[in-house]
Amino acid sequence: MKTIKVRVPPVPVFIKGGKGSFRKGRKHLSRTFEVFDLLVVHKGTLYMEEEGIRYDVKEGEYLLLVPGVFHGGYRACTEDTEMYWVHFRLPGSFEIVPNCSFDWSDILKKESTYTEEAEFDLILPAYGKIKNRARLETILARLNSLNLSGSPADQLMQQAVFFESLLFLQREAVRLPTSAEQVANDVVRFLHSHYRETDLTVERMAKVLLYHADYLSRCMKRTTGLTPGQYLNRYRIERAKELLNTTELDLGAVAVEVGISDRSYFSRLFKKTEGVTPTAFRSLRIRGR
DNA sequence: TGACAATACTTTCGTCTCCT
DNA sequence: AGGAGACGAAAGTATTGTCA
Repeated sequence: MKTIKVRVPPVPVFIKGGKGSFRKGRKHLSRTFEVFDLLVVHKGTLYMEEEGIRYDVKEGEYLLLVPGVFHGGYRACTEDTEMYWVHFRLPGSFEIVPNCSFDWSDILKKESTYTEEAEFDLILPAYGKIKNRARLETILARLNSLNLSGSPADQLMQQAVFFESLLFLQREAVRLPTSAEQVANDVVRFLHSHYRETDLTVERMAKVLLYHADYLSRCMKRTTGLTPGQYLNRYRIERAKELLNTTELDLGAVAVEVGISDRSYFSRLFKKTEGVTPTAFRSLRIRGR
């Protein structure tokens, strides 16, 4: 199963949508579309095929068809079938990735500044069962009802309602992190951007993140299995390995570069983590060339 | 989510040995 | 000789367990 991943903004653009039906014995036409086609089955089953993969899209399920790929019904409906359909396009490029577990820390790609917008990944599994079906159908019914109005304001509103439907699908697909996971994500982000600082302490991190230091450690341990200190050490050693591999910096400089001021301690920590000393690690690289 | 005490772990420092 | 690593002791800091 695949997932469509697209960087936003710019946001996807609604083209046309509505509610359609196939009588028993009819099937979806076969074609190659140049836009995305979202099908949400309200009643019955749609027997669809895309790139040789068959999907029996049942009541309360959806299928997202990708542009440039041949799709169509592989079999006639066995009962009267109703569905919502939405055609849209993406202003930028998109990626197709295998289905795996995403959480909200995967979504935010760049924090906003005072002059630049934040960037996000919109993650949409191509096929799935809708958990809160009533909510999605309410959104799609509204999208459909706006077709009846000819006013430009309502047509513009359709863009917002359409985007809400995509966000809904994303929200269903992406697991909500527990509060501990959210805190642990903050800690990881903080450690990644401050690991070079030799005076980095959990206390200082706690002051910045506005949580009690005990709580930060607990959340990290529960989520990653490592305390902030253990995580930091592993991250520092990983960065040190990169430096040993790609630069000619002496060990003291590498240690300082990853936030460890004591060369001796750095060597011991490296040996403990990697099983070899930094010098041996570097010589392995040289011999490997 | 915070506070606290006990415990565990990390870091620093000084010194020594080994290797090139 | 100088760089790199090992080791022990002490100090500092983080974690854990428990309670609220």
